Amino acid sequence: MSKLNPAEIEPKWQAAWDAAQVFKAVRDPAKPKYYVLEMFPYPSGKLHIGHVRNYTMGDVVARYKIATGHAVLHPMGWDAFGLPAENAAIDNNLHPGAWTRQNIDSMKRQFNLLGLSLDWSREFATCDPDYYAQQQSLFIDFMEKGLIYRKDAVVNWDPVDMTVLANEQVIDGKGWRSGATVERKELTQWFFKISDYSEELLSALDGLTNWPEKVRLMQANWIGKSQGLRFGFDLTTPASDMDRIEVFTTRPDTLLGASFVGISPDHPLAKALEAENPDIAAFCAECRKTGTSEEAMEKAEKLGFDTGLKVRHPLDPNWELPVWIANFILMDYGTGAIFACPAHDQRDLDFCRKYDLPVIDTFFAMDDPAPVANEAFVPPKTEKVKWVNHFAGLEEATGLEAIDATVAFAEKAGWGTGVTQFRLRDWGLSRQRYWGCPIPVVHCEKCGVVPEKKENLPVKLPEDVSFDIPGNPLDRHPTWRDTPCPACGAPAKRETDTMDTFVDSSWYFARFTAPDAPTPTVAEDVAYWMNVDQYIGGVEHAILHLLYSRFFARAMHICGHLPEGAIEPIDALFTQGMVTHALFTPADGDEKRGPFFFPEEVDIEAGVHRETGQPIKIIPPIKMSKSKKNVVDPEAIISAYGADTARWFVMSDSPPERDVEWTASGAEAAFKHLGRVYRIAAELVDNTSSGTEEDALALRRATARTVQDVTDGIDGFQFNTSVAKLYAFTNTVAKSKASGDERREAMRTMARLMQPMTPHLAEEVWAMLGGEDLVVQAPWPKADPALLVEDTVTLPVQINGKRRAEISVAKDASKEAIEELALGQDAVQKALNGAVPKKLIVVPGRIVNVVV
RNA sequence: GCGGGCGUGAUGGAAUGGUAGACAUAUCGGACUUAAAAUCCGAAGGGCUUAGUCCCGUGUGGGUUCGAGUCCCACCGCCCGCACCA
Repeated sequence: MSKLNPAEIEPKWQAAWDAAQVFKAVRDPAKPKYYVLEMFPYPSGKLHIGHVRNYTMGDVVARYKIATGHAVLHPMGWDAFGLPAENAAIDNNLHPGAWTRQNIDSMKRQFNLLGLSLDWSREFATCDPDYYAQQQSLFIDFMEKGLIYRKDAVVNWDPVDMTVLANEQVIDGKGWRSGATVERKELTQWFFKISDYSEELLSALDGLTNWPEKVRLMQANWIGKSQGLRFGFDLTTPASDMDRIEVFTTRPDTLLGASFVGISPDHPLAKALEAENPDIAAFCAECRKTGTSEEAMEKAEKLGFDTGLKVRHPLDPNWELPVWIANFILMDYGTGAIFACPAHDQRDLDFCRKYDLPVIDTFFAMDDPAPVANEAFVPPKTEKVKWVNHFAGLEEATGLEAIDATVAFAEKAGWGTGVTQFRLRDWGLSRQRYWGCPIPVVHCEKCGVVPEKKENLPVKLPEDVSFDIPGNPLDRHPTWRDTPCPACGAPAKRETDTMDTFVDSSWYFARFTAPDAPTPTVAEDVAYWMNVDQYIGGVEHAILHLLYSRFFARAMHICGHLPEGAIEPIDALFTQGMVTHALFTPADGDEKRGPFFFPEEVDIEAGVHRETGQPIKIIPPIKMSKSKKNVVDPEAIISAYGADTARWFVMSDSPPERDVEWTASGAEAAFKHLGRVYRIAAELVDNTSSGTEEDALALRRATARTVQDVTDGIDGFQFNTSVAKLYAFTNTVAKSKASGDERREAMRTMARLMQPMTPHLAEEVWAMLGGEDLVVQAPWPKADPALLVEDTVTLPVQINGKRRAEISVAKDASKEAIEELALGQDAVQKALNGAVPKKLIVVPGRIVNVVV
């Protein structure tokens, strides 16, 4: 008896698919199209199990859609620009491009081992000049339409390395290489005007019914629409040419509880005061030592500084409030200035207690107003509360009513305006780095900022750069910056900032529809292939990547690169969970800084490093990441068990949307199961046994049930349940006494059902049992509805919700018959113990509940 | 800190508001074997002076319902995102 030998069959069937060109995407007007896309990988160099999970999911969908008669587009590419390539360049003295290319080659080789249904003819990397040329062309189009502008913005600045740091490179406020305290620095940078689309991006979320609810919610909260009041506090004495401070508040109804006016350290007034007052300058400098991330700002200790300035309360000219600079006020949101109401906002209260600022007692409450101690009363928005004192004349109202009334009052009185405020900020795309798409503009002394001419694209990255000095090599390249001004021809300088890598990934899905075109897209191709019918990727991209892509599609539509119907480019989204793994460091290692060991370097049982014997610390599982070395090498699993085992394993057990911790034990089991399927098929090849009609019918029923359940599982993205049903079906076939013909038929159906998950084994079984052509080209099986209906059903009988018996009834039994049968059960009578049922609930086909 | 999610046997998990624990892993027992591996068959949530279609059981505490793992409220724990990681 031959044994399943993946090393032999997997390359054989991969070659057969290649020869038949089954995965080449071809526009076919006669077929419905289906575009399935997994988020393309960053070429880190090695495939990890998370990739295997992600791409197998997409492959299952793609193969299923091929089987159900669709023209399928299932492409693959590389998100190839980014920081790690530059880090590798610094660490290994290797050019980022060479490092990236090398990684792509090795990852592509690993991809090919998996037997994925990819159309490699459409492959590109975002660092290909052909790709970024089109991206530069889009940039110029966007500029022309006013979708891009420049303004000053802050970056993390490492004062020792004299370089800009990503948030990721700032650890506990220090630069990751230098260890120097990071400062904030202002630079002039490029921005996409995504905030112009806040309302549109928010309201269109309602139409994305095939997106996970949680992603839509997260995006809605990220966009953060809020209604509020904008108004000014007049300064009692003008300071630095300013005579009032504009504030925005979502709770204007708490204005009578105002305690102070706060401004951001980056507020123009604060900056003006800095120049005059060294103490303020010192305070603002201290605030700027906090990282730029919102998390760092929010978690930082709340600090304030009294400017000594006073403002008048808009409702009472005799009421003066102090003006403070506070580190928790963001210049990017609203006007960069607030008023604080300690009685009704916890953060304001904490701040007032800390700096001994006045706290006005509560003026609205659920019941009776209680004096404010150290807990603020946050008035609910939708519940009615009593108003002890309210200037808009309300006695009792919900928060929302109160806000509306207050805004109306302020507008009528003329001292404020109701405004809609969004949290969403414009997308800063400038990066002071080499390994990214060059921003195609030129700075000319005479003409200013001028876009490069399209015929001069791409603006190519120079190859001759070095990374021995920190900073952007483009800045110090001897010749690359020098270029004639595209407008006047005078000598000018190129922009040296490159684009955020999110730009690269914001339109690649559209490029896959015509990857070689001399324009960003081609009308017929986007018309046929767009939108992406199913997009699959990690939930960590739920906000930024997906929001930017939605913006980009709108911008591309405005510039004529996408049709109206593609402004929401992703029809259905599935966010898969991450694959996690324990982290290994030396006993004195740090879970953030490492150093880290690869799983294969350590002996978990003994708790030591294999080579050095040094004791290790095991840190609970987190997302797999190359930098933390908590990765598992899929290639080792493939060479031990084959790709089908790896694929089967990642599809089984865990629901796709949930995180899964990698454990080695499952692979062995998956391999055993596939061997069993193969063995069952092999034993049936020449089986001429006969069987009873009853056994045949039972097997046919089980087959139909399995077809239905596996199909439902794939349709509903519950691959783990499809796998479970296939396990159960294997047990059924193994035990079946039906004839050889019947069992062969069942196994051919098994092959078709397993094909999306374990395509190589499926082909082998299909061929062995006389299936025609390739199973990948075979139509998806259909369940005979007649075989799905059971003649009799088993109903549990409950008494007061507790199961006491079960009855077997015909599927179309009447309610009366069911009631009678249920009450007639000994167990039921015994449990009733003479009590008379008050009520009988019969749910046909489901349950009987006797209420006493 | 803010936003979002998750929580079920030893383990991964299953379960349109309707028999909780399907299917698998690990474990234990049996068959085959000189033996082992492989394979096949079977047991198994916890508890018990009553072994019963008995009691308890889906993070904790409440609630809605004839009926709650599922819906609602509060809490606890873990995970993700927070705009320059991709």
